[in-house]
Amino acid sequence: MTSSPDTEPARATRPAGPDKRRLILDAAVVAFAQRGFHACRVSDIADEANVAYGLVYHYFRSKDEVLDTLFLERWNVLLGVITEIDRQELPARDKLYAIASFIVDSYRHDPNLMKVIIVEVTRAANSFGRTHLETIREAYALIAAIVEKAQADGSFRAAVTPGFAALAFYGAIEQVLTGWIFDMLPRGEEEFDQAKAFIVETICGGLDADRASARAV
Amino acid sequence: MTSSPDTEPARATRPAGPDKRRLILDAAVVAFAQRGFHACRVSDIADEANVAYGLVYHYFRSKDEVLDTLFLERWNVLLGVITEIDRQELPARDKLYAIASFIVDSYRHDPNLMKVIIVEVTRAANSFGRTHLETIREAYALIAAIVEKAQADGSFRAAVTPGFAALAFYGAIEQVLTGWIFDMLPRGEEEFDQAKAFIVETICGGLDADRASARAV
DNA sequence: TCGACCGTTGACTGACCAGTCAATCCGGGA
DNA sequence: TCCCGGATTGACTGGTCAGTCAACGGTCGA
Repeated sequence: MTSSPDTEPARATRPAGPDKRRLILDAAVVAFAQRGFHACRVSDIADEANVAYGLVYHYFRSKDEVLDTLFLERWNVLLGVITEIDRQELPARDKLYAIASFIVDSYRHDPNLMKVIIVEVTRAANSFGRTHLETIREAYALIAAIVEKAQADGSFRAAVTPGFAALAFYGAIEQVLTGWIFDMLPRGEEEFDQAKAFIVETICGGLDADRASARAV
Repeated sequence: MTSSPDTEPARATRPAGPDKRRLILDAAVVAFAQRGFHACRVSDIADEANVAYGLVYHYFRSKDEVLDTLFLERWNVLLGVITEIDRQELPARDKLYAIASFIVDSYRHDPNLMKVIIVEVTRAANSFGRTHLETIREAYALIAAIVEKAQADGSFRAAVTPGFAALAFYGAIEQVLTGWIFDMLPRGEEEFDQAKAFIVETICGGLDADRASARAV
């Protein structure tokens, strides 16, 4: 299905090991997104990757480890990006916009991967996300820190706890992605950009100390 | 566990059929909340209810139907409540507060049930919620209608689509409940009431046309 | 008192699937 | 050219459970 051609014409030196691993991970994204983690059999992943069943177990200890890998790979990128954004000298509102932007663009770039991460990990803290709760929480903490600093310097008002604001902000983003994932919301370039603005506008409209700026969108 | 007394002392005529059904449903809430729907075996439900395995299948066609029943029972109450709230003559902000209040109080009253509904249905649109997508969507639509009317009469500004606002509002509530469910947020009477206020404050602060009122909390 | 009916029981079965493993393949070094 | 080791294969196994079903029992009407 992932009709990406086996891009290995000039790669004769290395035994293509890492490529196969990647191939399996990418196939897993498709398979998990299509049928859901639980309903997806390991053989579905192997089939999708055009690879023998057993090879999945050559590269991963278990089906769980495949999902773990996918999640951690991407979530660590997210944590890095948020940290990087926070390091810059920007109004808090712009920082939040940058974060929303990154997440929305992640979905734009690879909807299947984001679907898997949100549906199977982030929103499944019961079964699977439990293992990753602390990692997920880190993202909230980083966002909360941004809000806290903004409250300290007066650019955000203090009506709401930073932790709570972070939750609401991230929650809004995730809810919108969920809307796209399950076709409850129209998708498209325009909608993606609009969503970024709406998310920040909704949340910061309630957070900004300078209420006038909230109107300026 | 759900120590609700079997409130049927004078019911000698009927062979106590409905009671067993209820008993099983209540036990399922506990079992699903404890182990998650997938990991929970039908025998866990039966054990929790102190009832034979087969009896579950006397009252329900399948394990799925048990979850279906739990979800629909509760969600229909929610839809009724929202409709009722909307019928009243109230500022939109108060309507939203009433909705947030009802949902938070639902969690306060029966955390396990809300955990199951959110974790296993609402946020699991992939596996299970798919069947109920339309039902879930109805709630968003009702909320969106409230926002739309408020925008029309000028009490909410029109910077954000009603559908989007509904999504953000509901998303914020769910994220907070999720925080409680997975011990990422402190729980308690005080926190529950604070959360209601914070949710409405965060969202309406960004929606209210009258910005001054947003400060008055 | 008797029998019919329905609620109740729990052992059993059939299907499914994650994970194992012995066999095969293949590239590169000697 | 031959051999070694890691990559690759896919048939097989063991365990798990959802759902079935034949039997049991207690209540009520006749």
